[in-house]
Amino acid sequence: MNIRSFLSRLPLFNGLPEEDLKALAGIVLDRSHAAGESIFTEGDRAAGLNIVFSGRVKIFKLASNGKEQILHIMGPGEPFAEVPVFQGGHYPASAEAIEASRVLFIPRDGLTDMIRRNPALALDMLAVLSRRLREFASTIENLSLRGVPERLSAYLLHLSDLAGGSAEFELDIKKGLIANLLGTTGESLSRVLGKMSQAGMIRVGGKKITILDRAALADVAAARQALD
Amino acid sequence: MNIRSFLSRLPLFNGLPEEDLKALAGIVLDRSHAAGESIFTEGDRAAGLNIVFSGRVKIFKLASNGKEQILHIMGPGEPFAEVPVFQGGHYPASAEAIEASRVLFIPRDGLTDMIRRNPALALDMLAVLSRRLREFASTIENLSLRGVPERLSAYLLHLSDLAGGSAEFELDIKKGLIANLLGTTGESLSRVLGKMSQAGMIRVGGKKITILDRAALADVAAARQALD
DNA sequence: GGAATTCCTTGATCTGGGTCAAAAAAACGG
DNA sequence: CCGTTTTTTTGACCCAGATCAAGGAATTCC
Repeated sequence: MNIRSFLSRLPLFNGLPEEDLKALAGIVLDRSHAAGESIFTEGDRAAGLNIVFSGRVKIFKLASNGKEQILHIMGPGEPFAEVPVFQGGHYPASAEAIEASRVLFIPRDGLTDMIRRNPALALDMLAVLSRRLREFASTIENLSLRGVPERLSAYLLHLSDLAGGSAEFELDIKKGLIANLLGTTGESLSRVLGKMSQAGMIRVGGKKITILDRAALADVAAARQALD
Repeated sequence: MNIRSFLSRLPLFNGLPEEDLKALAGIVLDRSHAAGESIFTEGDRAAGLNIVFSGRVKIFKLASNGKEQILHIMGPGEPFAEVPVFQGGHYPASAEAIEASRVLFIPRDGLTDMIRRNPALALDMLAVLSRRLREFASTIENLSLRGVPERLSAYLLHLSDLAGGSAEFELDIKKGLIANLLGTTGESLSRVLGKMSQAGMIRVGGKKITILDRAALADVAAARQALD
């Protein structure tokens, strides 16, 4: 897949005229990152928009004591680091490749020019940021108002949805990362998974999860039912 | 102050041509809300953008057990509920007037038309959403990676900055609301304020706060120093 | 301006989930 | 494929901060 047709397939750039698409492909930088390699660090001066071409990237905040909170895990086709393009000029969080990845980089000026010329792109971009605000609002709600069992059941149900509603699916990332995404520790995650298995709601075999009692899991997610 | 000139003074609409400004003033609805009155509820269908004309409004998430997490407190001139204008069509959180308020409402279609016609407005709107994403990222960091004393000292330092760096200032809202904004309870807030006073970092007299040792407070905010 | 309501503080207690440590299980590299 | 490293699990313990309860202090509203 070449970059030009990859870009044209992105929802964000759908409806962009041929010439702009061509211009875009012309100014895009293509960068490769090994697993574990840092892409940028919170506070760095930012010069443009990033898009995952292949692989996976985590966006995270790091505390002084080393604990991390993952904000997003981005996969192929997903844009990230839009914020500094439109406001502030420096990254609000850090990014690291969690597997070997190729990341496209669109310099700021090229992108803003294009937005000025294409109102549809502006509205698409506004929709992207709005979706992200929705996700963040939900993350805040999770961290502040819900416990680890609630968050984990909701996450498992979400993964099942992504897998087309199948009761059986694979955890897409290591458990330690899931813990940091849900705002907890590996130890707690492990214990809660254990309790859910014991309660007969799920079966866990390595990365494979089977949902045995979806209704019970939904009850835990909605805090209608405790775990022990 | 009439609505037309109020709108023209907002950073968001700066640079909008006269005719658009006039059109805007023509389609705006002006709604009054008593203190404690709900403006909208999470999940409601949303039909446009809101802007605080006078008074103050809290945007919040409510848990099933009644606990609330405040996402923002908006004052005069601040737009809110942009998200459903651009994505999803329903409110991601609830809003309530915390004092008698007038709220302007701009119907969705009028606004998106105007954005289509004015690239500068599109970029301003993108900047507004980006700033909000930055704030949310910081809230997530606070909730997940920092303790209540850290969050509170940072908040007090922030209020002092807003007051022009003065060591003496008034809490802008009731302490219970501050607690819900910081993701804690009134009781904990009260105790932490007590410890800070005892440590000689601040003096508290009702709503009046005096910062006695800014450096120490900054150390607590940055988790370089514990409280007891 | 006094009664009623709401807000804040303080004390006692409880608990979810974090930390530390070590074993078990997987994944990886040569 | 075997040894090494990384990840996950399990156990024991601890602690920040929530909850419950009850006074005290402010506001609010006739």
